[in-house]
Amino acid sequence: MTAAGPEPSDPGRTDARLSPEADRVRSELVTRLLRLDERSDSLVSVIAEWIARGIIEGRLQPGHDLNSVDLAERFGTSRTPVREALMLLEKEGLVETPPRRRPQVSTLDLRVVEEVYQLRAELLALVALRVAERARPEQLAQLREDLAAMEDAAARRDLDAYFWANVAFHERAAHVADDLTLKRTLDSLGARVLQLRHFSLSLPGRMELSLEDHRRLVRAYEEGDGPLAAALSRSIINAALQAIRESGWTKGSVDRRDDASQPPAVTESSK
Amino acid sequence: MTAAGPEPSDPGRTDARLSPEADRVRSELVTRLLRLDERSDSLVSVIAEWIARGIIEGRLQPGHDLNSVDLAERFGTSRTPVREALMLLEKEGLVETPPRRRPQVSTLDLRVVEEVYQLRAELLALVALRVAERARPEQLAQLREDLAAMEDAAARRDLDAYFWANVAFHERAAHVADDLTLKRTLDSLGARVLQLRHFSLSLPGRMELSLEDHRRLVRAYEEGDGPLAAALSRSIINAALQAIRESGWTKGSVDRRDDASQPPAVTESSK
DNA sequence: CCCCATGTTAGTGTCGACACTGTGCGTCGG
DNA sequence: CCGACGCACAGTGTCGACACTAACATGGGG
Repeated sequence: MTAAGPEPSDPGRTDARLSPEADRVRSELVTRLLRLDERSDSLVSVIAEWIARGIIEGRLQPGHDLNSVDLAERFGTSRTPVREALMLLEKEGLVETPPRRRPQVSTLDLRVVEEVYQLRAELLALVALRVAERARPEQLAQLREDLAAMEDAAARRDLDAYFWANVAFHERAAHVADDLTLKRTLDSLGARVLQLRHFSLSLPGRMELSLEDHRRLVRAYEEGDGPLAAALSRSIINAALQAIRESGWTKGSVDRRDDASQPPAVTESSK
Repeated sequence: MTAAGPEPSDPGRTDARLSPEADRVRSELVTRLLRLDERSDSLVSVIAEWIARGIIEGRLQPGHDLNSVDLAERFGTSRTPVREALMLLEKEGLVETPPRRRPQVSTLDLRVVEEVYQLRAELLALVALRVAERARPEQLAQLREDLAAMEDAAARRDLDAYFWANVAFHERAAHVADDLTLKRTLDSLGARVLQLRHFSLSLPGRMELSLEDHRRLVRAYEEGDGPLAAALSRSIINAALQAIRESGWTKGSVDRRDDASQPPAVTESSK
């Protein structure tokens, strides 16, 4: 409540048992997903990324209060960069800011979830089509690598690792499709439901099915079978959506790990 | 240069010969396209909308300097709301803000234009599909009304009026499709190239062709022929894109009317 | 004459302050 | 005992100020 002062240097920022390397990779993924790299000012980026990860990883639940003064204190900055970060996240749909009220973590209702998933299905189909038709050999190799990471994580039954590997895989595919607009649109949609994507993978059997689908997808890429790849992509998304539907998902039932661990103070860092 | 004070009340804000009613309607369209209504604070909205319209209507050319202190002076506010407005527009792709440099009006290069148009073609096809399949009679009537406005404008050879009527038509269709996510995605993409959409309609013969296509599209809607409506939508966009390509469009060749007329001072208004 | 260093200036990013508004609580009247 | 009213607090939106940086102009050296 008082002035933050020098924060405890590295308070198990996310999962205690997470290699710094993996943590860094995930940060970068989030950063790219939110296009934070374009904006140079590190303050805003750091703050936005921290909040975004909090939301995605379930540390910050839908409806959670995000008042700028608290956050500013936490980060040891003024409210200005915090407000910018919140605006940014609002545009991405992660945060809602009612008129003169406190910003809060967006509440996903099933309806928009369905919309987002369906739209993502279409867009991913477009991506798949292009990847299958235009991917160069070394790009296919990269995709195989990403798939390998997924295999690896699945073998270890490491949900988090699998989840992020999956995100990276799609990120790669979108990149290979070589259409920045499409990629950004997809990233933006995807970011909104990242939390749910994580959740859906946690449902029993989903990880295995997902892995299988992605294996097949890569094969379709390698065979240059665009229509198949597109159909598979649609199916992957639809399966995830169906799983969510059947799980009786509501905004409350997402996995919660509610240590609201301390964010990194940016006072001296990031120079 | 000095404090703004009470600005000359209504300095031919856009086109001198434009009914206040039409002006208001266009403002509202822009506002909705940019989802400014969600954000209540009128300062930011007013500023963002003014800049956006400036860009769309060609008053502010790509590359045009948008430094916050000038704008703040113009609007008689501090820089804070201006900066917010600029951030907002940056997210919409209308403005670019290099790290520590001045923000400027985004430069469209042909590549992203192609990407945006192609993506829009796909999304509009989705919209068309749903409209054709699900539109209720009174919604069809509304679409017919919007089409009538286009007919009317075309008959008067009023490019601006036709352009905005067209925007309104698509807005309506997206609304009827009843998919908020899709609509927003489409709006966001559309906003980026509004300037170009205007330009492409100004090319010889384009307005007539566009009108014809839209007439046919509405008929497809009425006949409930989804696939046809989708195909027509794609065609409409592709034709526009093709026209732009053939016009040898480059960032310079957009129609310019470079009176940088005074924005409305918001000092006392908007209470 | 051109190129590089230096000083100047304009503009950004950030801060702390202030007024206004929404929220929750206590109080008062029924 | 319950509900309306009003008050105090919390938090937002906005402002003006400040340090720092990029761009530009100026002058000196090659």
